[in-house]
Amino acid sequence: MWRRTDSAATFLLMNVKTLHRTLNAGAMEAAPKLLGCVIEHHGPCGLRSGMIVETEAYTEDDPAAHSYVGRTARTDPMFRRAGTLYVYLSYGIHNCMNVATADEGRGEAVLVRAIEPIDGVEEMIRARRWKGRPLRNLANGPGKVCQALGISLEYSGQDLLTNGVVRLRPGSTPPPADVDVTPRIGITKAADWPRRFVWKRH
DNA sequence: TATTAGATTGTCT
DNA sequence: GACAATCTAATAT
Repeated sequence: MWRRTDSAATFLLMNVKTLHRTLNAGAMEAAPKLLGCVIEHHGPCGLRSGMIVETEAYTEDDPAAHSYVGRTARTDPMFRRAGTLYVYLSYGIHNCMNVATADEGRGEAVLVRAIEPIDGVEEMIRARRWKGRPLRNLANGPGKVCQALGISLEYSGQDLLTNGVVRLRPGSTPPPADVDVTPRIGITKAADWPRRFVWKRH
């Protein structure tokens, strides 16, 4: 039972614990549940945040996962405790962000493919050098998400569940009926595995 | 609206 | 040296 005397910090801690448990269940469990959660970047230019609306699961046995070939300097954060941020460079141009979703030593993660901007939209538009146009295209792709939020390689390995520069906050996950599960995008290995989770919205 | 080519660099073989 | 968990702009319909 919630009592007024319980501090906000305690409430927050419980949330973080729950979130960690959710993430720790593995990529396939965590990917749909990350929908509705919020990514925050507390940077020098203020707060930028967005709600996750699309994810992709990468498990240990997945040939398309970076962790498949083993733990390397680059993929190391993917093997750390659930809630660790893993950022990699894609096609030599784009940064993509993932959340580790298993115990230390297991290489599972969920790729954040799209967010719906909440805070710092102006800053996101500047970061993306966005020229107006439909705002829905501001962060609807993994490379765009990182560019909009200002998340780069140097953040890889940070813990998203503590009060760092980049944080993951629990949110209200959509009911399964509102989630589309489809094959993944932009990969060649095991491309047909249904591991992409999209929050259907109107 | 749909399809296609080109950009560009870290990582692993 | 090959390849990649992508994006944009340009061209075609």
